[in-house]
Amino acid sequence: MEWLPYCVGLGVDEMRQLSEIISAVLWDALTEMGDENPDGTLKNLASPRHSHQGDLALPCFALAKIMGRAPNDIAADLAERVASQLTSMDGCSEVGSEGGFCNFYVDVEWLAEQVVSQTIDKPESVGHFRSPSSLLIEHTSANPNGPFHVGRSRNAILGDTIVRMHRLAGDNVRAEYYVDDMGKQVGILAWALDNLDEAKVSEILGAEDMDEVLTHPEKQDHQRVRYYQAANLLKADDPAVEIGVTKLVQASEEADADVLDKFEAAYQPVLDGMLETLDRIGITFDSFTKESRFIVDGSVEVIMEKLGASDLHGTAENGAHYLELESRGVAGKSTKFFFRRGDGSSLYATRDIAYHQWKWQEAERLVNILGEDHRLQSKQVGIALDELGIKNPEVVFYAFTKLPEGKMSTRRGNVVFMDDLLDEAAARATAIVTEMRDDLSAEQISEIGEAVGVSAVRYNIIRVSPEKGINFRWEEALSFESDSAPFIMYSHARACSINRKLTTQGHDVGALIDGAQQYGDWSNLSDSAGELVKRIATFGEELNGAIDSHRPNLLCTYLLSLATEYNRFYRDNHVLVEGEVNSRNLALSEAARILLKAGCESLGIVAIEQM
RNA sequence: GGGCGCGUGGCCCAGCUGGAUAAGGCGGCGGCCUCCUAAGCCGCAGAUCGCGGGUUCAAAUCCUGCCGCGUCCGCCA
Repeated sequence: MEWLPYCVGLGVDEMRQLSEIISAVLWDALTEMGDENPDGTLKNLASPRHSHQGDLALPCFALAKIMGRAPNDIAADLAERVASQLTSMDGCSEVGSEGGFCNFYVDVEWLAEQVVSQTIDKPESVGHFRSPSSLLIEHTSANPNGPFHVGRSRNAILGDTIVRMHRLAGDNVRAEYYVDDMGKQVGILAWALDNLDEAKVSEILGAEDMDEVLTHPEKQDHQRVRYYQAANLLKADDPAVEIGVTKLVQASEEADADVLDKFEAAYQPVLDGMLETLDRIGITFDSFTKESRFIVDGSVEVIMEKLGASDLHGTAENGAHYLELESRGVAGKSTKFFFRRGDGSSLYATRDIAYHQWKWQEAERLVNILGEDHRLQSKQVGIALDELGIKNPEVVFYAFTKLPEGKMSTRRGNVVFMDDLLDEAAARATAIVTEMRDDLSAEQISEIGEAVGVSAVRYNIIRVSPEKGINFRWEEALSFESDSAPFIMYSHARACSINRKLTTQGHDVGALIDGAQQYGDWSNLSDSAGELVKRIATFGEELNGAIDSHRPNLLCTYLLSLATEYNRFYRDNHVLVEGEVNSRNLALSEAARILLKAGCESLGIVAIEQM
């Protein structure tokens, strides 16, 4: 059997390859049997739920009406027609039929050989299952007005994981942070730093029982958020605050250089503190783009003029401009999308349009990570982009993380700061390692504790699908048990431990695996070894699915199952038996190790070598 | 009031481009360390897939009505 063209040089997804082989043979048989749309039928070729039903199965029910025969009959006939051809080729060991399905069983020996050679000989191409493209993924982009809290972190962790998954697939990705450097939030912060002092801040916060002891007094984001909170409280009673802030914000919207500088001086230390937190969980950015840029370069003004020529354009009594979106499927109290105020200035969303126009010069694909509160806004911007003949970005929405007391809010102080969560996670993990490993130095233990804590926090946020809300509970956020990052890390560490042990004993792991491959006997694999091989073989398919649907939680589920299969394999397939090396088991262990590591890295889990 | 999203065992959650007996985890009960890390492995109990209609050979999955939760409906960001 020849390799299919898409495999060449791109790394292989073994199960998908097998599926294509089987499809090709089935196509001919189905046509012979009178199926006029074999492609449609073959779309339903999929892996069954239970292993005794084979590794791939084709439902034949839809054919019953066309052929005037019972599904069972058709499945049996089809199986008979393709059995000898398929089983004489590589990949398929058995064909059967049951209950209206045609079932195909993978040749595990063949698959084991494929999996080992593809993974171990070309580890650099793991995950590279298609030709790469360039993407600009914008995520986080939080207002720099205070420390990162757990609610905001979902955006960052989702976005960064999507970035990482694309990188594993070989894409050229740029992670971008859009800095809101001219809005009301930053305006309030700047005003507060100018007009309040420590004593006043303490007084205001104290009156509302919000004057808490700082958990991270050394960080500017933790220090300055108090000024932000105090100014927000003061604003309710003292109109001077609103007036002062509005004056600043208006100046910033006119690109007043002094005010923009003042704003930057106010938020940059806060942003630095936030980035320090993100860096701790492995999140970094390739570029930062400031919102004010699009005012300064005049592109917002041009956009507003162009939108004025749209069929949807309208003008309010005071001269404000909008697009009427009712005809474009927008419903609600107001279907108007305002893009220019009565005083001629732009709005946040208008600048966002200019930002998108600019982003399209930077990459072939754009992905935005947005909270579900931005759904309407995003739709409005999308329609405006349509009007301007600019492509829409791909958008990933996520639901909020709530505390038992309700929605998180920096302004109201109802938050769990990421810094505190990470400290607690690392402390708990360190305590566990200390108890279990008396052979490690304090430094090693704290490194492991940090890796475990940080990974667990990331995983517990990424494991649930983006559109579902999360109710934050400390015990769940800090879970280290089965459905968790440490579980996966532990499997990886076990594989590393085997490799390390052999190397320490003077074995040449690479040579041993070469030997196993040359010998090429993969017969009589144990059940658990066979299951591990099958799981490994779907890595590419699973990664692909997670990327295409923008759902990192799918990769979590897969990686968890890979770790589970590895643990079962580990249980009854030893590499070292009484001083002798079983090089076949070693090869499988190494293949799993490589994929566990790649998978961990693409989820932002730190793949440590021992724990 | 309207738009959008979500609703799966006591708890968390996967599956939702329709396919065979709804996958895991926590908690509960019972087993497994003379053997490469027990953060592991094995077994048992536990589910009217929010409720009612509809489409289909086939519905957790698609359509529709209702209920509950979230979110938005600013010339804010």
